[in-house]
Amino acid sequence: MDQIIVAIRSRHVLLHFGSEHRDSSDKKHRDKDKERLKLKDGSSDKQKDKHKEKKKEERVGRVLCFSHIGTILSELSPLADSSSFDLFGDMVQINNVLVLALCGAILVACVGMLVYILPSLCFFMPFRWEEERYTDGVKWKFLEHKGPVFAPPYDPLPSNVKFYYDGKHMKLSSTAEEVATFFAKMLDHEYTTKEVFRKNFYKDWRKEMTSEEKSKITDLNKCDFSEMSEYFKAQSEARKAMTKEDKQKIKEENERILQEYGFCIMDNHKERIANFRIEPPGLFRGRGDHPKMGMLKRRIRSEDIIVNCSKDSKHPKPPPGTKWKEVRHDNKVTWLVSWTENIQGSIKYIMLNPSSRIKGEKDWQKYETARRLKKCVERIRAQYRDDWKSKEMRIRQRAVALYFIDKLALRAGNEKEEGETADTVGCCSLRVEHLTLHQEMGGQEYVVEFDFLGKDSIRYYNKVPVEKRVFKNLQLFMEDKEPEDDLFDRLNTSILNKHLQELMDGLTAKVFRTYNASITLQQQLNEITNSEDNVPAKILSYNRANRAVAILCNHQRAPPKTFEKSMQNLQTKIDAKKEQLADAKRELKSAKADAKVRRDEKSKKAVESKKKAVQRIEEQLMKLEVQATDREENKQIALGTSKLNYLDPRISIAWCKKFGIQIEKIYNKTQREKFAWAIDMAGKDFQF
DNA sequence: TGCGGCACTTAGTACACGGTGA
DNA sequence: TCACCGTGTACTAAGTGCCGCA
Repeated sequence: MDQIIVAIRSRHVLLHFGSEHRDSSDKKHRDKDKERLKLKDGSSDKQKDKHKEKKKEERVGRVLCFSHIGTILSELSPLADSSSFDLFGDMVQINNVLVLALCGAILVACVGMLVYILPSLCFFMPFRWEEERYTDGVKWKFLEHKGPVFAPPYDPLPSNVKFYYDGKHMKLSSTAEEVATFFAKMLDHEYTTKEVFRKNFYKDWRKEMTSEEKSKITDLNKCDFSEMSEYFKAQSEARKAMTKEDKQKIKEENERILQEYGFCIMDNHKERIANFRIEPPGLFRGRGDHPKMGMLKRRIRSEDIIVNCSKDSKHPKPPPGTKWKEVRHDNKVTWLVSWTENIQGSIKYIMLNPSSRIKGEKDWQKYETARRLKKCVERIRAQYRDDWKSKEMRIRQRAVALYFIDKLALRAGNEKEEGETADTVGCCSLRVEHLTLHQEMGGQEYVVEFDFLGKDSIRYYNKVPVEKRVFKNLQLFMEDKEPEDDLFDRLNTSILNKHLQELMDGLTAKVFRTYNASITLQQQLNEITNSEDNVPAKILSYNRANRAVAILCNHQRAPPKTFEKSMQNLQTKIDAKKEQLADAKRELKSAKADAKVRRDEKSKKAVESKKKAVQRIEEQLMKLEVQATDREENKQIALGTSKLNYLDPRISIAWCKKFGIQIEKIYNKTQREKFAWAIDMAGKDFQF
């Protein structure tokens, strides 16, 4: 924890440094920017069109784009399974046109599809994220899917697994028993020791009891779920100990379900669905001090489900004897299935995978908006600095909040319903109690100390030196207020976003986070990558740049349970390697001495081979040490979130191309699928 | 302007799975 | 072959932001 606090504390240093560098980096790329700026503000579509044209030209020259054939094939054929995606994904890396064409042809024949149209499709069909977009909010013209997969029905406990109340065996009704098993499954978790969790669970459990059970069970503390808990643990062990064949059978069944329900057809493309399984019933696990933790998440039935598909598609069938709540044909939304959950009354959705056209396109758009912000961020900064002096309180508050959002990458901070969720805040919802002002601290003037719980109840702790005007404004905002009062009482996210919208089309508070994350990565990579380094050292640099962003965005994780042990293991390996190196060096020394005496070819060769051995061991040692540094620095920082949601993937891809690093070293298979649009698009010279 | 509903993105955690080394 | 461990994935909670209505 100390480490993360140090890291977070140092964040402002990083940011401050970042903003200085931002300016110099801008200079570096001014020529490129000038070119971009020639396009009038908000002209990203024109840019995209230009890019499209260029891409189309390239494509005709490229003869065939095999990744695309793979997609087309799998999409054209409902018989083609997901492995065909993999096959073609891998093929992209093999530059053997003939082999690929042959494979393509065989597959085409196998699936019995329209062979004669393929060549023209491959030559002229644009990539999926470059296809024409619909207007007026239309998201698709055709959508067909098989509906959701429901949670399996409750399987009652065997008669030898008993529940005890006040030390006596008690047979529960099936409904009450099911809810009891939810609690039993969580018995080892800290949740079940929490007062609120227990209270909510007990209250909801009673609703499921028969009147007889209700009259008997009056105290949760007298309930003994231990036999149930042991039973589930044993089941889990049994699953792990299953034979290979049994495991294989389960795998095959899961694969069959995936093939049947895991894909849909959207506008001639076969797309992977993200979460086609309905959430099973259980106990609600809110994060932080959630007032509703432990409440019963009820089982979702067909009658709760709204299905969305196109009129002219084959509609999904509900399980026999049941019916859907509604079948809708709304092509202005992207979801396939929705239902309302009973805890918060919010709507849950089944949507497409991040690799889908619809998600990829949105992702691309998000980064293009952030890049547009880059062009006008200095103007916006100048304006909010000016607004710190405004005569109007609401404008001053807006300007200070925007400064925090820009400088510290804080979230917007929508208002929340009190008592419905954990008490967490973002920028606009900060309260007086979340800030402490220090006129002077640690040799720095005007320091603001932030301490609050953000999204997911993750603590944000930071001490930031701010400009005098900001400091004075904060003093003014806090004057005559109670700790629990809003810091920005004349501001909310909708006011702020309305203002941002006036400054730049499509600008919201969220865009600043994307912009600052991506620009930080770009700057850090430019700065710390050494072209002379070997691959592991370059990857360490990349991870460090990624880490800088994760710290900026306050992406924390619980240290892995096995962290200390795994570090110890790694250290043991390092020690062993060091010993091995010392041995190898000794052997080299003696071989050299031997060669000096003998002066023959054989002993010279021996020296060479010992030299090589030393070199190899040194490299291995360096690799291990780099791994240890990386792991230690990553202990409480989650890199994944920023990588997936905030960093323009084109920056990373360009970096890989520029420094000869395989993209596989940076992005795993799923990430490469998600960022397929960027892999196609970014050349080695791309700059955010 | 405020509010609630809705759609969608962002987030951390648990656990299954598969690679690796003894 | 087996145990261990790290990585990838599934899951689902918790945010943001827009829209329509009063």
